[in-house]
Amino acid sequence: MSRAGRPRVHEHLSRAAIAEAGLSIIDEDGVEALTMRSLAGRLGVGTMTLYRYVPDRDSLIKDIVESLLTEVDTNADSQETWDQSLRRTAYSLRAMTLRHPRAFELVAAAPVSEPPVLDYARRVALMHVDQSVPDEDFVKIWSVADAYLTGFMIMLAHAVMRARPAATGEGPEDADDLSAGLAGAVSEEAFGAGLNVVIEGLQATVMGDSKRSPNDC
Amino acid sequence: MSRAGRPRVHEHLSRAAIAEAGLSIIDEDGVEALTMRSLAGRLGVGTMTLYRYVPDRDSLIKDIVESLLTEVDTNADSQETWDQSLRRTAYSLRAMTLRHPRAFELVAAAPVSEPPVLDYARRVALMHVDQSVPDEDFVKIWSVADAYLTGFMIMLAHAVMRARPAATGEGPEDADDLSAGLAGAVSEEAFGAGLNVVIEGLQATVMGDSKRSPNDC
DNA sequence: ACCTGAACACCGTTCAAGT
DNA sequence: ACCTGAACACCGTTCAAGT
Repeated sequence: MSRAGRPRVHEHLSRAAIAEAGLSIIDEDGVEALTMRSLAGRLGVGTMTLYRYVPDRDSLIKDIVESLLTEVDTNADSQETWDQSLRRTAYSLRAMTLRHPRAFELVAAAPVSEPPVLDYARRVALMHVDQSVPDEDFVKIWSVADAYLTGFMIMLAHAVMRARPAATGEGPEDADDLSAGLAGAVSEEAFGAGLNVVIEGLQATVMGDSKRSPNDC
Repeated sequence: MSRAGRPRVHEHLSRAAIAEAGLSIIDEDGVEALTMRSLAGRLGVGTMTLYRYVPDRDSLIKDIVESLLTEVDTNADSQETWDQSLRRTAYSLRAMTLRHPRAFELVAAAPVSEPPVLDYARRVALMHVDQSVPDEDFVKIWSVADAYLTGFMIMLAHAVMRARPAATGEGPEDADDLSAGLAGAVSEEAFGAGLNVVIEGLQATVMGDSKRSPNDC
């Protein structure tokens, strides 16, 4: 309204809007299809216009990873036990991966000790402050759980991409006993079972069986 | 000797030799430094000469992943219990990751149900045929263990690259309590502890405690 | 002042020209 | 026949020119 003349800024543009458009390109056609040119084309602006909002492609990727990780439920709930909170986050991470299978490789590749992923770890840590989990135990729990979850999501993402290829084809190739077995290894049941393995292992090894009632065993 | 004229073939060249040279470029300067041009330069041949041995860059990458996975000890030993064999493979995988931290991302990104990684899974499966592990239990064991190991190695690889940056700098940036804690989460002890968590969880959940002696508990 | 096209230094790969 | 340089269609990004 108040702004006069031709050089009107792109008011609909922002770092967040650019990251969102970038993510949708990845969701549709994969990470390799996200170029500064394709992104600018989708937003209807010149390529160089993007550089007024984002320093370079790497930091755009960082924005997208951050956006993906904020989709994961890490709300604290002191009513829950630590393993219940962990399960909730794990299932939410799985839902995010199912929503963005082609983008998950970016999350897996992001350095774990830098802002986007580190902030996520911090949020997870905050879930456990009111659950009588000592800080050093949390590190043990999370490092094992995070490793398992990251590895699982990589496999899940691949399986989903095989099942429903992108516009630009990536189709499946072979299938035998073991590969079929490993494909089933990313089902929801298998995920729940794997999560149980990790949590039971953590309870036995790290948490000293504090959850067991006296008459167990 | 017997070959006459100028157009002598590059007898030192082969798919394997090209993959080896490619891996050494990655080890030194990272995956992004491996280009068909840089690789040809290192081998002292024209760029296009590589295409007489390798169809394209993607299959070169596949060759490198295959080479990395054959470095991992998957020799069968029917004297061992299943968890001992699993530990041996796990530690060997860790050693490979320490040797090639900059290359591990390729292993993590390789599709689990296609030749290089699938063959590796097959070799691991063969380790357990004489260890009275039912086939369906093996799939449960390996899918959890593989997910954990892949996730752990990604973190380890990142930690090593932070500690000793490439020729082309990648240096560390910040460090506080949690990030320091997570850094310690990739130590050899932490790896052993994490592996114990997974194996104990598997014994309790999948293997039905068959390893426990009667007077336990 | 704000925006962006042309240009630069790279890629992987095709194809035709070298010997 | 065997090898490979020039060229093409892309990248991300710099910089100077548009309005």
